[in-house]
Amino acid sequence: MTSQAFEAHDHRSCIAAGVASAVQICAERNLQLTAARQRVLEILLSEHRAMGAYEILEHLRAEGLGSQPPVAYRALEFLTKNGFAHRIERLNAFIACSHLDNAHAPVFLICRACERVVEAEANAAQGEIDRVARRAGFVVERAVREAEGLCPACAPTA
Amino acid sequence: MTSQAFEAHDHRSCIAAGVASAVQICAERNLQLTAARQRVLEILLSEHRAMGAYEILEHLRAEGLGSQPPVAYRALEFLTKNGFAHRIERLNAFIACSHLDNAHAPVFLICRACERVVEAEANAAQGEIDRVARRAGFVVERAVREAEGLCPACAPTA
DNA sequence: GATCGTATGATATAACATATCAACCCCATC
DNA sequence: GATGGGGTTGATATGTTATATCATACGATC
Repeated sequence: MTSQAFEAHDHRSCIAAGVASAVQICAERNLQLTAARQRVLEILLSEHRAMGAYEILEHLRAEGLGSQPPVAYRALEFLTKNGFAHRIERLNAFIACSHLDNAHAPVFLICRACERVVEAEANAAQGEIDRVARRAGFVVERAVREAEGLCPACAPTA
Repeated sequence: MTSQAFEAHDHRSCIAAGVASAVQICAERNLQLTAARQRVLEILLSEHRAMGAYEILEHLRAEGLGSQPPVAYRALEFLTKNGFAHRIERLNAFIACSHLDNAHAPVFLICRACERVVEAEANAAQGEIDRVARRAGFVVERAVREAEGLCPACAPTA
């Protein structure tokens, strides 16, 4: 997946590849990818948009994997803590990671029309956040880089 | 105020200058800086940290300026829409603008220890968000640039 | 088989945000 | 001075997101 991932693609492979990578990484790192956790990852992978915790919870509930908010939040915490998913602060919602392979400083492009969210790779060291932080003597532990606007498909019609 | 504003300073002037600027700008643009709106701005200016809508509402309530959530959210909407305050997405909270003078692409540095939030100026065109968006053909309407970590005062002790 | 760590289950509540409708006020115009 | 429109406010209710807390289950290890 490239940074221009607003384009059409074989989406089944997104899900399959994402789950397969997660399974392998969890095995390597002795992380427990339990049924609920894996299912939440699949749910997130099933769409290139951010999903709220309660939307995810509805799926889990329908499948008998849990019905109370902490069920979803615990799975999401596991996934985000270990890099399998990201939280989109602007939307108070979550999305599967598109770049499981490499450590990264993701930038998210959020289309307000079609709701698609694309995760692109940035070079943190060249970004304005790090430049500003360095100048101020501030130690960055987590950086949020999100843009909201219109994707190439939606911009013309809007 | 510079981008190193974690430093000590005459804080009374922050409040006075901020309100005075807002009064002037509202006059110029025919914006109504009503009692509640001005008071919310003062409340935000009174601390260099982000405040939640309900925390602000408590102040308003104590002063007889309103007691229900919409009162706070309406004032905050006015202030953010017109650039007198900013929303910190990471915290679901709000902070007074430190750079009323110039149009800007703010970067926020959020100290998780002392809770101070500093607004620094970035050069949007040089940032990673805009670079990535340009490459993807994405039209940015709003960009979120927030770093969470430790300020120069808190980093040593943590 | 006792203990420990990790994960789940279950209930309640905190925190953040908006929809809706009625009332009010200013002020521009007739 | 009456009329009407725009913006603002008041009040109620509700929707949405997130966490605290306590209890339970289960496998690993000693």
